[in-house]
Amino acid sequence: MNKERKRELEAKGFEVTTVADFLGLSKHEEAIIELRLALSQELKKRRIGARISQERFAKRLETSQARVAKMEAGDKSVSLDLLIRNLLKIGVSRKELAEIVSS
Amino acid sequence: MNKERKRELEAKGFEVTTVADFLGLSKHEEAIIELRLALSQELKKRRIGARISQERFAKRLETSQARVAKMEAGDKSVSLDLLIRNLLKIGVSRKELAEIVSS
DNA sequence: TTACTTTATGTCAAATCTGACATAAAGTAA
DNA sequence: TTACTTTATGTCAGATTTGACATAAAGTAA
Repeated sequence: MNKERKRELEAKGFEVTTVADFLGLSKHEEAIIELRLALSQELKKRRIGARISQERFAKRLETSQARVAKMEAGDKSVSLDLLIRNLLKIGVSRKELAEIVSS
Repeated sequence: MNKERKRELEAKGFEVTTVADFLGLSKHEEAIIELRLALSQELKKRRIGARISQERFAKRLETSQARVAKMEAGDKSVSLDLLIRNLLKIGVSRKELAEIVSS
């Protein structure tokens, strides 16, 4: 959001803030959430790239369709661990993983 | 180990293999272990660099000295999550984190 | 519309993780 | 040696994560 728009909204009585600020997240908590998002999006990107359903992807990862959906959604019940493990499982290299992490 | 040494040992009846092979780890399981090791070593490096004890470091990370010791040792009870969260907590950037991941 | 496929969401038991504690082990200095 | 500091290890209760299931919701094609 640009500064002008921010001024406009504030003039109308809206308090303009970031999601992180709104939720009262610290910088590093924010970084974790962003990281999880980046990883989950990559996982989805890879599945879509392979043109397979969550069901088939789940088989490949030895888990359930529901869990795949949650991973791709960056659900709270999904750890960085799970995302990283599964990315490595489908053949993402550490170098590629690093790319995602720094994204 | 060089090929000559490997031949020597095999000639003596030793089966030469890697730790990962010995334990029957798949490539991606191996990658996870290496990744955990890289992250834990970085955490230790940072603490040592700051010249503080595990006790003080634990305070900073809001955990116990025992947990710090386990993190630095890459103990099985420590997840990638915990390592990553704590690295971010002490101020490691995503870019720096990526460096560690690709190491 | 129906029938079918795919994806999302809620729940839960079992597995895993984590902080905390005790205590052992190792290191340091006198 | 003793006294002290630091680090390592074992245990465990409480918290979190995960695979699995059911089912809802959304998308697709006829």
